[in-house]
Amino acid sequence: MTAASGGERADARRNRAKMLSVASELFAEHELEVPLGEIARRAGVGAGTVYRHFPTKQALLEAVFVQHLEELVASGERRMVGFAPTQAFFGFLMHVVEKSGRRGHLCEVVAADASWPHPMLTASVQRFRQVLTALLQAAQRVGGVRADLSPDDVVAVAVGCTSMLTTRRDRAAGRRLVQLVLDGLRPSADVTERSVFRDDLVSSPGRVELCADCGVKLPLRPTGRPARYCGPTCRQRARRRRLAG
Amino acid sequence: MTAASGGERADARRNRAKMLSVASELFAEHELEVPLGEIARRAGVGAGTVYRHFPTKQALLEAVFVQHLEELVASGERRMVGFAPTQAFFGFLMHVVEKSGRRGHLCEVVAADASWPHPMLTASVQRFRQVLTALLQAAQRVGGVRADLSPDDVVAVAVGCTSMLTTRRDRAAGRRLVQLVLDGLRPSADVTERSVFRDDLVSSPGRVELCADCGVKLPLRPTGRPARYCGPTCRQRARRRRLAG
Amino acid sequence: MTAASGGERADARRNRAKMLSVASELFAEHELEVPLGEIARRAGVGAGTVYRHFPTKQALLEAVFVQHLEELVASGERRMVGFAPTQAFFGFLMHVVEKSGRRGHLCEVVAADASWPHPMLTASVQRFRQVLTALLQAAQRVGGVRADLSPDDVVAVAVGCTSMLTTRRDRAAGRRLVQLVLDGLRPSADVTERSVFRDDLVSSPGRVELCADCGVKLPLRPTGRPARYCGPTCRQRARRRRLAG
Amino acid sequence: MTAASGGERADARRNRAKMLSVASELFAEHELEVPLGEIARRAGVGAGTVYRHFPTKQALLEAVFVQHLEELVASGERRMVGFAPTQAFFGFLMHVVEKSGRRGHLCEVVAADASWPHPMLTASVQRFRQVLTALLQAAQRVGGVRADLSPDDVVAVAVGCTSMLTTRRDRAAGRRLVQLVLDGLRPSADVTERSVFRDDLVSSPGRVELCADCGVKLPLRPTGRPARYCGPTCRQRARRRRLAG
DNA sequence: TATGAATGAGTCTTCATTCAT
DNA sequence: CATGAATGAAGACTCATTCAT
Repeated sequence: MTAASGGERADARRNRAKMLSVASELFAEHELEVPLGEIARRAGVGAGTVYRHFPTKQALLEAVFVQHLEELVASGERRMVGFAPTQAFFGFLMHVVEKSGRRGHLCEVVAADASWPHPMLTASVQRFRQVLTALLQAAQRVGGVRADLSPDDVVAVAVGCTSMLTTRRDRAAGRRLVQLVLDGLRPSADVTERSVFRDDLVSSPGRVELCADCGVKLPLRPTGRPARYCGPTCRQRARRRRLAG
Repeated sequence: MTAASGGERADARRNRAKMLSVASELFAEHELEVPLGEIARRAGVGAGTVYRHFPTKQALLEAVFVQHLEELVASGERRMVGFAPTQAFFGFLMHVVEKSGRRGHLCEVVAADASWPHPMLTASVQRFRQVLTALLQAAQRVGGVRADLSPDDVVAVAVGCTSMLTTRRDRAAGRRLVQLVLDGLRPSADVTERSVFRDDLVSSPGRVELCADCGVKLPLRPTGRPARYCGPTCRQRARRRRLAG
Repeated sequence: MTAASGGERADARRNRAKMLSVASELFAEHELEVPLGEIARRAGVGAGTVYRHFPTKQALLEAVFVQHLEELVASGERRMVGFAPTQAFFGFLMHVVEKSGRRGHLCEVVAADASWPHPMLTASVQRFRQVLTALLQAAQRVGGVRADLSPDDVVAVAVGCTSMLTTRRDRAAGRRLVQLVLDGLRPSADVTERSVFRDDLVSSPGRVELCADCGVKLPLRPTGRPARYCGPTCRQRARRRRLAG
Repeated sequence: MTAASGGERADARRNRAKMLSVASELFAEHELEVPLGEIARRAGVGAGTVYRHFPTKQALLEAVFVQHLEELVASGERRMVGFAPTQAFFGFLMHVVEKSGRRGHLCEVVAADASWPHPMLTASVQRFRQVLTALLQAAQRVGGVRADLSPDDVVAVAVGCTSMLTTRRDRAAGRRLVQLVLDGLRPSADVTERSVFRDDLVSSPGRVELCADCGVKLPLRPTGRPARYCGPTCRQRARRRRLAG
């Protein structure tokens, strides 16, 4: 229909994208129990076309997973520069959990030191782990996350939260639960105060009663201007980062 | 229902138990992706025998699930009398998580208001929920668990922890994580510590045939039409040759 | 329970009879598509018991068929002595059709000169054919049935009528049809008069407008005592038979 | 519905036609007792191909039946214009009987008021009934067929004649019988003549194993648990020996 | 290159038949 | 001798994958 500029190439790319997104959705809902024919049908292409792009169902799965990881990596990298470490870490985690649907199970491969055949997958997994590790360590350095957590721990927690979210029928209630669990990753000193649910941490990260840098809980004073940081150290650190860009 | 008379019953009972335990293990590992023939083989019986006892794969699944729930219910009831409320609740939860393996996903039905066809399954689910609710409320009454948690919340957390546990390869580390998460359900927490890693993932090469055009080796796949060419190029070349002469 | 007179023998006989009757009914309805287990269950015995009495499903089938044939043979023999030839023949045929249900198909074996493995079956089939042939020839001798019909023809007609009867949902209508078809076996000279349906030939063989001996149609005179025979010959023949017993 | 575009369609159409004709023949001979694999094999295609064209065995059956009905309808319509009413009716009926083989039994659905799920089937059945009814009424109007016959009667007669024809081994004799029966539908009849016989029935012996106790030969049955003993006596003897030592 | 038809191994399920008790 | 559990071949059906067009 469209007068071709680069020839069929554009169509092929569009097809590939369509297949990926369709497969992504279906895998997220039905977790592998999806016939390839169904994917082809919904993508509006023939079965052969799927196989021209992805030589195996496994390959398609991997492509979906790689794409998913890349999106998460991008989101993580954005957070690394734009947010305070602790906020970045928790925001990232919540994002991962919310975006993964039932694909969370595939994430199990991420938990491995990962010698996986497919090179691209390995690369994506590694990049994901790097981002995750960086965010984790940064948050740990500023004391916003328990020091005894490894990246593998965090991955496992994320996968678990994913399935919590799909289990709890009430989506809002599910998010509250995830929030609660993620709060459990904060240093135990502040555990006493975690008792208020917050639904808005992700959507509007500015309005919180936690330290904007390290995420530690801030005492609520009835009077005066509400505190943004837990102390001078965090305030100074945040300022330096602001100035750096 | 209750088997009380003599005769060959003993054998049948033993068989049934064997099948159930085999199925339980396999479902716990592979989550429904288990051929019934495999279960039969491992239980040392014929396929027909499985069907004599469980008229459907679904029926077997339900039986496994019911048995699992009954065990959990029994454990929960024991805890109700022998332990302090908070300890009973957390002990029960940890027990549930540790025993459920990948069956945790089946537990999703538990999270529902649960109008399930099979009467026995429904009954078991209800009893499970009753026990869970009782333990939860008792613990909440003595202030050992956050007051804003519903039974559905707890079920979701349990399911999530189940998948955390199977994700984290290091069992000890997994348990520590679960502990951490469960502690998040307390109004104020006390936590334990530890950490390690592990991993494995394999890929199998397989015997090969040769491309009918270029002679390159072809992978033998267990399903689908056996390949004759190594790809479209060779196929096309062969076709041209066919058409030419 | 019962104090044994002849020991278990009585029970066994009763069981065998029960099985036969159950099997007979089920075969008549579902034409072979009956699991042996179902027969066992309905007869109130174990599967093994069926096999003790009938070493094969085929054997059971044969037994059922033999019993059915024996009943038909007995009925046929009764008719040979108690009725005029033509009446005997048509009455027998109608009886066969009505009693056979879907077992009619099994009757196909009867159409064969029948070198069948099972000796008892062969014997029964032969006896059945003998009775049928005798009735047919007697009726033909008195001119009540077309002379160009062979026993095989008659068997085929009977089988066909059987399936006519099961096809026509309305049982009465079905019987009328069968009657019509059977009337087609009478000498063609009288065809003109076959246009009235009679539902009562079988149940009350006395009230017919046909000759009570040879079955030829009788002219209906508006006055006088209704005729019973088509002429003196038949009347005399009938009388001799009455006197003979 | 109508295939008009080019491409591989031709092959597919050929395959579909082949399957239909193979299935039609086999159903006509064995009446549903045909494994789909057998149909596939004879049509020279894989099992999956059959399922691509007919999602269910039932669907295949219906397709066969629909095709059969359509052919009959076409034949009926041709007769409506080219023949005198009575001749058209009887010619059609004879045609139906001769073409239907054992499929006649499927025709039972035609006898029903016919609320059948499959729309196409229903449509075909209705068209068939319409043609049949039209032919019947036309013939009745000119006095060529008894006035007291309903379309349902005629269908039942046709089905019955079908099974007459398959029962009578001698095809010519069978046709003569059918002729005779159909003539019975006329107010007054004219008949044809003829007669012959034929037959065959086989039983297969099979390879044999030996009784584990007395060494007598055992018949090898294709299904069921393979026998180890020649009967209960030997089994019991063997058992006593086992228990003794 | 895209299409969708063909392939066939593998799954669930049934049922005739034998065996242990 | 009766019972019902066990057996396993065979049938319906699915779906990953390749091939002809």
